[in-house]
Amino acid sequence: MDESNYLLRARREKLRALEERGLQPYAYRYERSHRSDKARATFEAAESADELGEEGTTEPVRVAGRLLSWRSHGKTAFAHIEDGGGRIQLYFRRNDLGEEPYALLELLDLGDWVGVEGPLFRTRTGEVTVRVAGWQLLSKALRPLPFGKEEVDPETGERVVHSGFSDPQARFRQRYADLAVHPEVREVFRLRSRMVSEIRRFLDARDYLEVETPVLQPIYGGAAARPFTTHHNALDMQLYLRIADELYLKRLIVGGFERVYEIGRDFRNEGIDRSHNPEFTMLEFYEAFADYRDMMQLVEELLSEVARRTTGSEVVRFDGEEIDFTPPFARVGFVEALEEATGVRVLELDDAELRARTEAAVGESMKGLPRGRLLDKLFGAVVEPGLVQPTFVVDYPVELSPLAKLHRDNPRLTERFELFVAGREIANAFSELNDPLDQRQRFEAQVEARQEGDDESHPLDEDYLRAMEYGMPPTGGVGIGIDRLAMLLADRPSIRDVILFPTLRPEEGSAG
RNA sequence: GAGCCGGUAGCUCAGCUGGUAGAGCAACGGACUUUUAAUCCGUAGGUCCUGGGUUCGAUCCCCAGCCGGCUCACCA
Repeated sequence: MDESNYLLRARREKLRALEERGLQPYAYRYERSHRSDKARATFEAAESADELGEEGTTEPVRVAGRLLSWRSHGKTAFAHIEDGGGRIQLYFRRNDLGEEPYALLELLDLGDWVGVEGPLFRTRTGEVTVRVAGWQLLSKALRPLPFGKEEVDPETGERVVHSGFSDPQARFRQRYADLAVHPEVREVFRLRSRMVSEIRRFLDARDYLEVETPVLQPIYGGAAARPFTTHHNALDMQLYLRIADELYLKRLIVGGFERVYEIGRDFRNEGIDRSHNPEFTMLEFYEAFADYRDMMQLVEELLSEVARRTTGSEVVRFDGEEIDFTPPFARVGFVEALEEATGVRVLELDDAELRARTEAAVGESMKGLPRGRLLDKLFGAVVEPGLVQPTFVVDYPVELSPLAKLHRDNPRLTERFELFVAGREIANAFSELNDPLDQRQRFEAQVEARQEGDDESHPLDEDYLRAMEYGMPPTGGVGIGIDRLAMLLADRPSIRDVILFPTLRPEEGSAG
């Protein structure tokens, strides 16, 4: 297969030829003087200061990068390399390089890493270019990258890519190749990284303490989801990969840290689609003495600031819509929104009526689901898709929120909000339940729901209850899905577009 | 999970209700001392996803399976 491939063979032969001529095809280092963008800026500065040499050149620079294109014209050749600063053109001349170094260029391939040295000049067509006086191979590529050909539309100035690397599965599986040939993909992940840095900066500036809590947990909790299970050999016990950070972070509030946050990986053993990956990144933050209204304000500030500092604007384009993160965000009651959408007093419906209405709205059987889950499904079907601009949905029914405090004005509701943007849930938050007796009852109700067939209900966590019994101050807590936020800010339609190595079936059988 | 679409050269794709495959780019050989989708001449490159079936003959038609994408539903 690969070993007999003529493309790979040709490159291995070149590798041998290089070695025979005494060239080291895998260098140890290269002393670079400029990144490509800095080199260009240096030339332009010298040019505008009228400090170019007689031939319109600068002092020699040393740049290095991956070979992207090659246009040979006999005794000259043009090429582009790409480095962390972008692309820069190289101009090779036999008269400049000498017979042997010029002849050796024929052993280069697209994808090779090279370092070059030479003065900068501007070509006839106006492009700042290195006039190569010497070059060095830094790493030989033995496998061709799936480069497309590019041209710049002279009318619009847009970059048009011809053919290229577009098979989604191959791009995710070989993300290294995807990144290597798609600068715009690299930019998505730079944006994601900036976003996370801005979140840390925002919370750190408000005296939040970043902490790390267990990923391997003897009892999972903090969300309604099925966990991954694993086994610890020495302890001979079953462990779960966490589905949420929540219960451990609140233990830290009990311990006296007033403001804590964690940005970490959660794992849920559920389906994969364009908004779900089995492992995903969650931000959770908890603040003592705050309630959910305080947290709503904090979330508004956080998101507007993070949007502005990572994209340059509080108004973000997503899927053709303009999403405006300028505070304050819209607020609607869970029950009010549901009643407005259905025209019924949903809390007055008995179980059978509620089930029938939900089944009609969702279009599938809701057999065995408890009231809370029915309300949630109904809400998902009739309200969520309409929530395009950032909207806080507040005050959820108590059945849905086993970790949230009862609403101070209505005991059937809890002090909880979820933030929806572009029809998706981005954040989930409560006035955290800090009454250990109430918490025990809520857990017991969940256990009952589990016995009735709800396999996503919360298990009872005695240690967490013990922590509550030591006393937890009033606390506001928020969870924000980092991947989904990255999708919004980067305007990417699939969670796989913002996860470097999304979960895939292993590469076997007919795949690849 | 359901529906729709797809799997052909390294990459992107053509391939006519059936006669054992083509293009562009990439590769290889050659020409070319300011090009930029460079250009020009030539060469090579294939488990047509897998397994059955129909047929004289299947990339093409039928069945089953595997894999992927999109839409819908759901867990963040």
